[in-house]
Amino acid sequence: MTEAVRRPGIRDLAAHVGLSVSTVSRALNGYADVNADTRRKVEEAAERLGYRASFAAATLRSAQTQTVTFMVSKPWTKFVDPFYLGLLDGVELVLQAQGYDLQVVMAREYEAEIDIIRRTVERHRSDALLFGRTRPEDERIDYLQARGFPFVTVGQTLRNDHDWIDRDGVGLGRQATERLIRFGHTRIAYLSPPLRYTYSHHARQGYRAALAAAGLSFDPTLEIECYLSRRTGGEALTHLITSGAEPTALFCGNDMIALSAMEAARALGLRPGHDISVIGCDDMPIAALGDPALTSFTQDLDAVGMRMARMVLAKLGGATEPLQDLVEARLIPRESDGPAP
Amino acid sequence: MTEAVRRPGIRDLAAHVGLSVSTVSRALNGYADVNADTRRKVEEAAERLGYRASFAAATLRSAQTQTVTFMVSKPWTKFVDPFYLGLLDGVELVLQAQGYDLQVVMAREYEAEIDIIRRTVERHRSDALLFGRTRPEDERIDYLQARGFPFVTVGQTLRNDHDWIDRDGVGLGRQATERLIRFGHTRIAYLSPPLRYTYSHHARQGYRAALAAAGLSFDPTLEIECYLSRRTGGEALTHLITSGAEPTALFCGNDMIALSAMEAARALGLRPGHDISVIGCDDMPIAALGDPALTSFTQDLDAVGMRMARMVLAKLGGATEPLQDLVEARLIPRESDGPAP
DNA sequence: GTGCTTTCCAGAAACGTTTTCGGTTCACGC
DNA sequence: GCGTGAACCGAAAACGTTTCTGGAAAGCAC
Repeated sequence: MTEAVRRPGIRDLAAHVGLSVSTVSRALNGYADVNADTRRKVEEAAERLGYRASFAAATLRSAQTQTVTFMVSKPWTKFVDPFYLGLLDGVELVLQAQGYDLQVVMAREYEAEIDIIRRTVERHRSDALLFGRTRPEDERIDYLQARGFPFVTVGQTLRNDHDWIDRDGVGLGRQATERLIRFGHTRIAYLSPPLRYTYSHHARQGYRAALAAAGLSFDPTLEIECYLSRRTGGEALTHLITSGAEPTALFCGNDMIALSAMEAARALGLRPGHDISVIGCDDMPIAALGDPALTSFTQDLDAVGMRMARMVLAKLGGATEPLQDLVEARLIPRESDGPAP
Repeated sequence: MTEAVRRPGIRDLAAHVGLSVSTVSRALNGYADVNADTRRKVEEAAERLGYRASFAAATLRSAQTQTVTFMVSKPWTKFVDPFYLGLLDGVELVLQAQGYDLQVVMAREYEAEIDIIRRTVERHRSDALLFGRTRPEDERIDYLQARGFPFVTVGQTLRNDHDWIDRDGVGLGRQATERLIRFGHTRIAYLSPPLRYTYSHHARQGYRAALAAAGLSFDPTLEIECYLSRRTGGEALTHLITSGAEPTALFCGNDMIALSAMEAARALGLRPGHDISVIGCDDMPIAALGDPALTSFTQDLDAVGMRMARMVLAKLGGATEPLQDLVEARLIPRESDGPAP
């Protein structure tokens, strides 16, 4: 471990090329009023000396961090769904192309999230914020709006007067339910993710709409809210069966619930895809591996991430109109659903 | 979207409590030479006004970011192993307890990693760096050592003259191989992760040592290096079978390889656990779910993360001796291995 | 030669903290 | 009353950039 090396400052660089500090700064930051030759000379010298502007000094003066923060929520279970990972990939790709850095912070729980947001905003550690897991009424969003701090969410809220990108949850719920109805199912259950999240409302809305459109009566005992554990879908299914609700098909608000339900079904002697149909939602990679493979919906996370990044850049570029983007989801038929018994 | 709010500065706060700026700063930063009452008054006022020191200004002056960066490598496949996630959890827990922030950056590939490192240390965006996927000769480490920048790795190198934490890969390889030998296997293959990573060398070393200790001849055709894809272990097994190497047991350098090999085995008409024994390495959650469940090794990521964080804090606190920590791994017997046919 | 742009660059003032250095006050012992 | 030391606090100098303002030089038309 050698001694720490003193990093060259902009003054060293200026002295080295025989120009003033201000000219060097303007050359490096792409200002127009600097001769092309001069700029080249400065850039070469910077490269040679290994000069890089101090982050702290630059942001202190310019009030810009050139950094966007993505706050990821901790996944429900150890069976990590790569949701955020895919997203981050897309986000990073377009941000870095525009010279922005992506920073990720992890939040252990919801209270931590609001804290993290306060910290980043109030200490001005980045120029904009990205996050998901939106709720119908979301204090994170209230706070950010009150401060006028730029952000984009994956997912909507009730007010929806901010920038977001989201899948068409209603359409998705409708498609899934319609498919099950076409298969001849009449007792279709909706295993809902926690209702504190907006997306579970949307899926439910689509589910109910499809039932109504088909003239099927709505049975509230067939709707169950599942919580955050690996067994959650299985518990819900067990409850449905033992309480005599007799579902023949399950539309699950996410794949974790669906996988867990299939596991429980097998334990109860029901063969998923034959005795009971199951449809998932977000195409987790292990969903395709299951036995039977889970019918679910496409999710092009990379693309969503890229669009998200473009939205936030537009916002940072001064766009004022609300940016909102609803992305389509296509069903992927696999073997976990089929004709009613 | 309302107008951006002007954040109160330390001057506002000082004026508000009728003290000088310097006293306020010292009160907030826990210096000793400030009256307890004064400190309390300042802290209350800060709370009331919502004052938070500007990150840029503070780090510019103090040359300390109070931030540690964890650089995560992108996982091999979409079948995300929660390796980094578990780690991060532990790291964050102890860092925040000491008032440090954890920042995460993702690297798409190895070249990006060295770039990221350069950027963070040259722009001084954080006080220390954490990362994994070490190689026997690792230029990231060379660079950091040359700059005298604090860092801790998960995994070792050939020189090993830096701070690291790692599992006992040699012991792990030996245990796995010994177990297979006890089961009566004599043709035991080692499906190795890419040899550019140090840990695959260690596992191999343990594997070879166990063979030698048992007096089994070493057959180089039974060692295969696998690359980064989901099918990799399967391809290796297929190659072994078709080339007539006739292994009856596989020790796999990581679980992804093991799972893939089991999949391929089934496709070849071999029942894992009966016709062929398979042992994995890092206990990915889906390993326990497979059919049969994979025999693997424990991995207490939380604990490792916490220890890692403590190491880096010690380093930032001025520790000079090299900190190195080898953690034991315990075998978890499941159904994917058994007596030789 | 004069006036007027345009092009390029330099000087100096920020940015909001932390930290150094020194000064004031007070208590206390003599 | 005076010196001494401890306990607090204030003034001002950093920290390394960016950006504002202005000014010299060059080019051009008259």
